[in-house]
Order: sequence, then C-alpha cells, then structure tokens
Amino acid sequence: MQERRADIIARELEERIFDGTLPAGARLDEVRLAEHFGVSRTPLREALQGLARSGLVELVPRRGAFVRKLGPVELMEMFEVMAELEVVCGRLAAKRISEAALDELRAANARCRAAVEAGDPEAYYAGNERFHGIIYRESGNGFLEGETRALHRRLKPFRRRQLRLRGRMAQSMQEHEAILAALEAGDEAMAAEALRGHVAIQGEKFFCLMSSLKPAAAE
Amino acid sequence: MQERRADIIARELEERIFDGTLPAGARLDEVRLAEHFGVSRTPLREALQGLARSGLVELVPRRGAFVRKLGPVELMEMFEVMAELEVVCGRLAAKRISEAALDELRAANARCRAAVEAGDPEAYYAGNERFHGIIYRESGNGFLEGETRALHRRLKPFRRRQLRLRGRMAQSMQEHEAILAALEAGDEAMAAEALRGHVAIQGEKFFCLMSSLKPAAAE
DNA sequence: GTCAACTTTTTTGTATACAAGAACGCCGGG
DNA sequence: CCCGGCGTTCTTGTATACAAAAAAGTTGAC
Repeated sequence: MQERRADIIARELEERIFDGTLPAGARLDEVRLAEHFGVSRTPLREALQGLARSGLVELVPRRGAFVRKLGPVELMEMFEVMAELEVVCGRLAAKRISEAALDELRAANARCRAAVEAGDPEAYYAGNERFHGIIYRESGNGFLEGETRALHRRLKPFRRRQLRLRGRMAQSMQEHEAILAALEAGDEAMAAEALRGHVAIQGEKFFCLMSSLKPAAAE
Repeated sequence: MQERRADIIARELEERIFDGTLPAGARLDEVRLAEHFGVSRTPLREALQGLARSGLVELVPRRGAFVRKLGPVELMEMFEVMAELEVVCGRLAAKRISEAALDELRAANARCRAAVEAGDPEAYYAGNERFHGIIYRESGNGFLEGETRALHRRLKPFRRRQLRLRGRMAQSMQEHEAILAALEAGDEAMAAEALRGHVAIQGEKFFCLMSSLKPAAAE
C-alpha cells in the first residue's frame, strides 16, 4: 500500500468535519468509526491524534475525541487572521504575479461574473475560491500559500452560507475587480486594502448572520 | 493519569527537535524511542502522527519517521511569513495594547539593554523573546497569538545564532525602542514598519550566515 | 419518590502479536 | 574485481488482547 490508512482516514474525517457530516461537538466513537472504515482502532486513533494536532478535534483524556467546536470569539479571531493572510498574499502577489496568472485571474473573474448574472451562488463560490487560490499561489511563498489555504479551508463551512445574503455576490464581484486592477497595476498598497476589505467583510457578515440567528451562542 | 503519554512524548520529541538533540533528517526509530520513553510503540506512533501533522516530522510510508529538514527556500519563506505575522500582531497591538502591557514592554526592553551592555546574547535573547511575546498577546487575538508563537518557536533554532553577529544586538535594541515608541503612540503604520524591518532582517542575516557557511546546502 | 452508593458495562489507553514490505547481506556470474 | 539476483533480517503497519477509568444502570436506604 502506498499510503497509510491513518492518512486516508484523517482526510476522510477532515472532509466530514468540514462539510458538516460530523457536526461540531460530536463525539467520535472509536469502535464505530473503525468499523465504518473497516479497520481496527489503531490506525483510527493515529488519525485522531493528527487531527487533534491541527486543531480540528479535541482529545479529552479518558473521555474520547470530539469535533472541536469554535466559539464566536475564536471564529472572529480566525476571520481576522484570514483577512490578514489574504492581505499578505495580495501584497506579495502584486510584486510577483506573472502575466499568465493575471490571465487566470481574469478568467476566474469572468466565471464569477457569469455566476452573478445567473444568480448561482454555488458557481460564484467556486469561481471565488479559484480567484483567491491563484492569489495565494502567486504570493510566491509556498509556506504562506499552505497556511493560507489551510485556514481558508477551515473557515469554509462558515463562509459559504453568506453568499445568499442580498447583494453580497454583486458587491463581492466589484471587490474582485478592484483587487484585479491593483494586481495588474502592481500596486501593493491598493491590493492590500482591497483584499482586506473583501475578506474582512466576510467575518462581519458572518457575525451579523450568527447573532441574528442565535441570540446567545456563547459557550 | 491525567495526560496521555502520547502527548507527553510528542512534547518531549518536539523539544528535542527544536533544541537540536534530534537533528534535521534524523531517522526516528520507533522501537528505540519507545524503549527510551519506556512505553510501547503504540503511544509513540500516535505522537509521531501528531508531529507529522504539524510539520515537524515527515512520515514516509513503510520507511519510517524522519525529522523534517527545511530547505533554504522553505526557511526563507517561513521567515517572510514570520515577519508578516509580527507586523499584524504589532498593528493590532498598536490599537489594543493596555498601559500595563506597555509597562511590561518597557521592563523587557530594560532587560535587553542590560544584556547589550553586559554583552550577553543569551540574556538578550530571553528579553527579546519576552518583548515579542507581549506584543503577540496584546494583539488581542488569541488565534493569531497562537499561530505566531508556533512559527516563532519553529524558527527558534535558526534565529538564535545570529545574535552573535557583530553589532546585531545593539541594532536590535534600537529597533525595539522604535517599536515601543510606535506602540506608545498607538501608531499602527509605524509599529508595522518597525516590526517588519526588525524581523525581516533576521531572515536576511540568516541567509548571509548560511550561504557563507554552507556553499551549497541545496537538497 | 429521591438520592446515594455499588455493580455492571462500555470505552479508552497501552501492550503485545503478527503480517507485509523494505533494507541488508550473501552468493554466484561476468 | 564488480555487479545482479536471492534470501535473511529488521522495521513498519495493523489487529487483537488486556487493564484501568469513566459512564450507566441497579439496588437499597431514607
């Protein structure tokens, strides 16, 4: 076998946590999961250890593993960091981006525009993700790219639903145009500011959404 | 037992990787390590999985675990990200820092100054770490603080030796003064720039050092 | 009827056992 | 003398077994 079962299991669990199949706070029963994956508890526990290290799962001694649930404060903090990472990627990319990558960005933006016109949030989301991914890559810093992608991925379940907010897609689209313009001009400061606004607003929107839905989600 | 053995082992191994007892590229023999820690291979492997997740160890299927060795490119990338994280912490701290924390910073700086005068790099390093740690904390963002601390810790072995470079301590001290002044003034931009220079220079110095010592450390 | 202490049961944490693949050495051929 | 094929040995990956701790259920007293 090329890959460890533990790795496969880890990715599978990660996916299920991200997509909500395993909801926050859910207890991860070792024997049941092991049975589900058709392995013994050993590789499953190894996977759990890994997930715990990367903060997705909480391991309470003698009590078991739980999907880590993020409180509002921690979530807001993560959105803030996300915005800053995007800013850094954008600033570096403004200096380092290639002409070919600019073309890719234009193409991604074109898809986004089509999605806006079609009123298709799913398609917009996909295009948006592509757009940002290109910027991460063009930061020219692989480590930064990896960290940014990781956090992006982690925040995914909390970001997705916002696109349904009225007018958000169109506004986001305009912001993309501004970001693209800044990158084309190689203007670091402008790219930074455009990105900060574009991403920071997600955190804010998220909190509007959350506080309107759950009066007191404090833990 | 309150804590998992795997956790204890993970921390212990982490420590040994950071302080160089386990050099980069070293193979981590499971049975030997298990014997050394007085446990079986099971908890040891769990610890290894965790370390692999956080990027300290590389797990090659069917070949074993190795202390991940960072190439020059990756290292430079990490220094770049470190600088940016410090900048973000500083910028946020400029807005959010408390008077008490400013006092702490002044105290840390006083210790640094004493260390400069005494020509004691170890003491300076300790003071410097304290100084930066306070800024991380005063960013008011616990997640950011954690991530920044983690990277700081990870780069520790590569940062330490530079203080011996002629004049570096004195220069660093001056930079600290500038950073403190910016934070006292609540000047975000100034704090950001002062910190960026202060930290970015470490990456540069590191590369001067490295390229002068090892002509071709490429892998 | 409620609460508390005890017992049973489940579940975690660790050790050990076993199977499969990789490193190593050995032997024969060129 | 060097090199390639083969078997041995060592190491990893996984399963299973067992011990200890927590959870759940039960019984008895008040």
